[in-house]
Amino acid sequence: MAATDTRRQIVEAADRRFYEQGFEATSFADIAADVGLSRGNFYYHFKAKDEILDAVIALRLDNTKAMLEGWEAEAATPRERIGRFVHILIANQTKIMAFGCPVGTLSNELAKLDHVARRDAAELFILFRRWLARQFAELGRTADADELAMHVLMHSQGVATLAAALGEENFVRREVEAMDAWLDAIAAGTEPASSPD
Amino acid sequence: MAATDTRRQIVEAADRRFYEQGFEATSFADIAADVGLSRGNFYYHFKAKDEILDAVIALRLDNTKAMLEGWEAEAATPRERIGRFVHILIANQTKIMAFGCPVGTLSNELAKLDHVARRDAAELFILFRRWLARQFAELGRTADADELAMHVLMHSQGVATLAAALGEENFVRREVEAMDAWLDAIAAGTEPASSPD
DNA sequence: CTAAAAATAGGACGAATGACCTAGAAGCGT
DNA sequence: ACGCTTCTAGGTCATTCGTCCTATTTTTAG
Repeated sequence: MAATDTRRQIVEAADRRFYEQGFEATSFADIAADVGLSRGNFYYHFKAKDEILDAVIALRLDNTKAMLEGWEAEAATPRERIGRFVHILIANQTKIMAFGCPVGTLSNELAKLDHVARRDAAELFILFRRWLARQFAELGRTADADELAMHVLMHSQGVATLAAALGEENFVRREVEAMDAWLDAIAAGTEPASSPD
Repeated sequence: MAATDTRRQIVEAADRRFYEQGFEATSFADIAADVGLSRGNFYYHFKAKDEILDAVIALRLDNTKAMLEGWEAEAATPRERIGRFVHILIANQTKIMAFGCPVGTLSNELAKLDHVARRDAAELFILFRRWLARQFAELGRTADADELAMHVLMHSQGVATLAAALGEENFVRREVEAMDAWLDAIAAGTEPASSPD
């Protein structure tokens, strides 16, 4: 098989495993078994486990960028685009209730491991943050666009964590609805201050 | 040394390690070194690693109950009590920015490990949830007390996750202030619906 | 077709880990 | 002082993991 293909399969399998099992709990044997490779062959493609982590983060960054660009192409208004982000919680509800948010949980794990890739993983948050801030700026909230972006991120992370811990579908749906209503108020300009609560 | 003392020291050391390193990344040797015990002696007090986890969760439940009861003794109004909860984010800001929320991160880790103690760890959330709901009920919000409690929990989890990922003190302070303002509106009865956003 | 390059398989290694065992030390009641 | 229980220390074992090495197969280029 072409090396690039194998490498891509490895990274995709690692991506899934890191999300569902965590980075440290995933071994080379796990990923090799998923791809159908021998464990020894692994070191032809990746010299160390940290390299796979870097590749997974890079893949997630690419996928996220593509997703955000897709939303900008599909959705006409900033309000609608931010809505797309919020509704990930509904679209991925099953996996989120099982494993939490891929971004937040990886960030948490790397923090505890004091891993060098901690900063790289945070870039995923920064990507969403900047994109969301741009949408809020387009809504006219240039002054507090970043604060609003952080608030939306915070909300999503909190919902994901509690959904994974307590597993209540109603809670997720209710909080997404509240977020939708809040976004409507922002878009209509009826939200007074920069404090969204 | 009395066995109960040693056991308590083990559980406290494990509690700290599980928070700062994670459950799986913490070994018997780590905890033994903290307490000053030989690794072999460990199995006199705990037969398996899962037993230590159970003991740590039990300890956290006890500590949490004591903390909540303390707030009820110290703070006169429900508004003030809920404020105490929200301000944990400020009081423990340094540790939260380094390791996240102990409750949320343990819950996330156990979810990925598919650990049997996952349900037990979620009891910590349920403890906070019921206590918060009781406070909101005392504020007159009996109809949506549980929803408001979940909202406060969600908010705290989201702030903790983002604080650990991005490490911005201003963000934590700002979100706590927003939460305080929202709580004031709830206490004053000027918050219209059950949707806090 | 052949030789070089790319890719794979499988084993070996040292280290770390959870788990277990046993001999001995320390504490304590009688 | 004695004997029993409690507690501790150190060693051992099997397993797993990340890492590395080498021989072999497959693919590709001339």
